[in-house]
Amino acid sequence: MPPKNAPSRHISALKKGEISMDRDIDTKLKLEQYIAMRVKTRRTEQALKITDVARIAGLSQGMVSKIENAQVSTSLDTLGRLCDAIGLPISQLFSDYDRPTGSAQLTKAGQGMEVVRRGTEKGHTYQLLSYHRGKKTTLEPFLITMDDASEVFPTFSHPGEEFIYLLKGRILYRHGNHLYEMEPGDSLSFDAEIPHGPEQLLEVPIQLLSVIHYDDH
Amino acid sequence: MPPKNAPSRHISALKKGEISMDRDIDTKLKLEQYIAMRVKTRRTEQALKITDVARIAGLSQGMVSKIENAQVSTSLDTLGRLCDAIGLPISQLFSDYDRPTGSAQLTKAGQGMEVVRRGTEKGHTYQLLSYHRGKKTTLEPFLITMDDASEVFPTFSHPGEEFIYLLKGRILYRHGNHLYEMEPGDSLSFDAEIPHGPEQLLEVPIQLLSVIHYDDH
DNA sequence: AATAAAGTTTCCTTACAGGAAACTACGCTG
DNA sequence: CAGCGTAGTTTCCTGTAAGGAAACTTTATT
Repeated sequence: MPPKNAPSRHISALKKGEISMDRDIDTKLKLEQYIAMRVKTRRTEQALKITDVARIAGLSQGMVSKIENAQVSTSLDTLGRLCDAIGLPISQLFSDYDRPTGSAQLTKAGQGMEVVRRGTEKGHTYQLLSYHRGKKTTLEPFLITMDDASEVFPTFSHPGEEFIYLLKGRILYRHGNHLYEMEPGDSLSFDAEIPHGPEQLLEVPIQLLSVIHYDDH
Repeated sequence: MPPKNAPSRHISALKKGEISMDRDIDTKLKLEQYIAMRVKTRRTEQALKITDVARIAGLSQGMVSKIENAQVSTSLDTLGRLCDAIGLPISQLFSDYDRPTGSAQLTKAGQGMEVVRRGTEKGHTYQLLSYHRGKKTTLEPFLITMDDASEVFPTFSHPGEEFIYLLKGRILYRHGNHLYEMEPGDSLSFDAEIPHGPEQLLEVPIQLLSVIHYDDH
């Protein structure tokens, strides 16, 4: 915590754009520095002035300024009010504080993991486009390729929701007692518990993108 | 905040098991009550005594006790040290604080509902590919079209997971402090709370499919 | 240039976080 | 049962820093 009357080193660096958002996230900051950054960003995103926030939160504008510039540490009560005023849930405020960063998974074209989907035969390819090791995920994307127009499919049913997008070919897709004819660029969203699946391959080769969210509660 | 010398009402209720963990999370507690609960749970899970934690955190055992019993509100510095001592990351501590608890639809190519995404400008099109009337859904797919290579995007952050699939063009996509270069057929899956978004449009026109699962618990 | 708006800093007060130590409750042993 | 040790709670106290009011500085507008 710098001497009270001195401008914060951090602040002058921010003003000069020397420390980027990215680097701040990399390095574990003191809490008040982290809060300062997040609050200021959020406020400006919301096009709110310090005076607006101060009024809504029942704080002085001086205090809001000092918090945003990491000149003081705030009490929990004040922090709660401030976050309410700028529409930043506390859970979201701290969500990046001590998180490992940047762990997205990139899957290059054609390099998804080939999987076998139960109840299906040859004549198509199922590629899983995202498979996390460790962290539990409920979102599962597939790239499905189908070449054999004579192939017959069972219907599937599982908890959750599904979104499919047709990339290539033409297909007749079943959901419950409805049949949807799909062409490239068409998409379909549905409750995955109702029996669904390819009914007829109208024009091969077919490429279908399927994103399943398994309902885990 | 109860009178300092009175036992906290909340605490006596907890001792009698009248208020369950689940219900406490449902109702938005005051921050120090929420912290008390989480810290105490974590400490006992770790089979640590108050005296151990106090020593490790450099606090008095009285202070640890008072925090755990919501008799005081703690400063951010003290909170950080306490959490380090019990191995509870701040991001995890607050992750559940204020979280809200939520027919096939065919969309033909080019006929998704055009939406405006806040913080973004002209030069691109956002088409929502699924919009249920009535039943609440947590899976939200978009088809995003971007034509203006000079366009600049903010980063987005929201609870949940996201899957994106590049259909056309080339793009540099940011997730946290990582940048991913994507070409047609490439896909990316990630925790949507970490700031993310298009960093640079490398080759337009770009068509990007984005499926967001909003985390509703 | 003058004025208003927006944000920062200084000076000051006082509330309460945090510590030390007394107290209470519980478990174990002889 | 008494004594002792352990674990946690509460009381009493003090110093510091959060938070406010207002002066000051910076920025934007006319």
